[in-house]
Amino acid sequence: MKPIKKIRLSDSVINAIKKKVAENNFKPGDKFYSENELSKLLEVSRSSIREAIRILEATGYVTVRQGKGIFIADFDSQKFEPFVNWLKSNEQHILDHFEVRLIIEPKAAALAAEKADAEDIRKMEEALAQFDLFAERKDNTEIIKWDRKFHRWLAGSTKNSTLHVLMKSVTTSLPDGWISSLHTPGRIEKTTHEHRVILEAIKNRDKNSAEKAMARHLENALSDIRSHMGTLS
Amino acid sequence: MKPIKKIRLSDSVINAIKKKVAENNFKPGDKFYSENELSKLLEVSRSSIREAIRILEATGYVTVRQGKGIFIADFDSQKFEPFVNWLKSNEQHILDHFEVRLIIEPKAAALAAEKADAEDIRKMEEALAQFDLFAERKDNTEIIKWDRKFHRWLAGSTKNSTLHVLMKSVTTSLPDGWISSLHTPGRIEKTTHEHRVILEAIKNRDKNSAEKAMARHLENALSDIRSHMGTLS
DNA sequence: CGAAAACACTTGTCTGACAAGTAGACAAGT
DNA sequence: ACTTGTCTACTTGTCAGACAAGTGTTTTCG
Repeated sequence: MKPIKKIRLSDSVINAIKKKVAENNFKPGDKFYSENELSKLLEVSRSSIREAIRILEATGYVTVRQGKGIFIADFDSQKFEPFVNWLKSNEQHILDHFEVRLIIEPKAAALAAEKADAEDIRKMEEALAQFDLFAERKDNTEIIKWDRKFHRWLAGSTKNSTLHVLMKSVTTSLPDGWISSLHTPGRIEKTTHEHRVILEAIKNRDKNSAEKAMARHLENALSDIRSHMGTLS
Repeated sequence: MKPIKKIRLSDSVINAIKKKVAENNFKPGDKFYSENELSKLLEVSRSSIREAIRILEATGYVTVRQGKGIFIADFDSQKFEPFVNWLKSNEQHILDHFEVRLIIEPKAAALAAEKADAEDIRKMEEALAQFDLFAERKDNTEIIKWDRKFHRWLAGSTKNSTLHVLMKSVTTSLPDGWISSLHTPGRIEKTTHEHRVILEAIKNRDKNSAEKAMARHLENALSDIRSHMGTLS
């Protein structure tokens, strides 16, 4: 009959804001226009702007902090911040950390086997090559760096951004126990081989093998860490 | 030491309004206080009242019609209008989110079955009871809150602090008021039952059943969301 | 009696003002 | 050189008051 419906100004403002975000290429985490700027830009009062912002905030589109401004919401990395802080200040819970990785990473490897593209595989190959290079030179700092990159790129190739951010969080803090485990005889060589097996399974799109290879890799690392910790206590 | 968080007045107003609704036994469809009445009752300016109302409207708690007033939402309108838009614009994030939870939570449930003590089980029982209570009252915000608590306490009862903190981050990674699954028709009733199955498995120390029950729970939620999304494309 | 006008009440929008939190510049003091 | 405090400018948070625009009831008048 009559498709006319009265539109509230704040609703129009919402659409205008989303349009601005798309046009000007605002990304998650970016600072957005201030309320006064928006008021001038869209030629509506600050009240209506604020009501629109409240709605966008309630639906998780933006976050607002007094004195600072309006920010495009960052779905993942912002929310995992407390988790990262906790990891850093609780490195003694290394066994707990590993238990969590044992839950997540094998499944991540399976997903990677499903979805990794040529570029992902190229990056993982590079990480492995660098790892081997510095393994020969016994440069532990670089070794750890490229080990981390391998695990992160694997997570990235799942094409699941939440999982990627999560894995980045888990791998940011590599406790002493992890580092010292590299000193156990043969661990580096074993890691080289285990990584290779994982990547080959991914390249073959073999989900099951990838999952199992990753599980084995972590279990082996864990048991080396355990025995290494045992020698200290 | 830490919980110094600045509370916005409109957020307090939201709680006050919900309290009034419960105390004075407002039912769906009822006309609520007018903005001016609320302003006098709660002793805050009309601006703050309006911002609170916008949020309650966006989360489907009330509907507002110019010239007539504010009405407690009836649940048909509560489910569809605002929610589907949000679903559409965040589809990928939601799918990613559930994929991650499907990796973590079944294993967490299995661990919980192994290690939960009497106190853990008491807490989870309480969460289920509160969930049911607010399910009857159709208070989505409270329902979501207790759903979250159930999942968190389950994670806590694994006695793995890393896993616990991780689950806290994951369950907050969706904005307040939008745990998507619960807005799909019939999901709340199904959730009540599925939670019960999970908890019973944990009480029986049945790892396998707990793991499978949790996986089923998440899969059902996800598939309800999927079919709900399908209805609008 | 019946229709139009007046009125009361609602939400919608605008304006201007001040409080409160934040960040950067800059100068004073050690 | 470095900390410390102040000042300033900009941000969001809150308030008060006004008028516009829908809606429903009551009154008035033809």
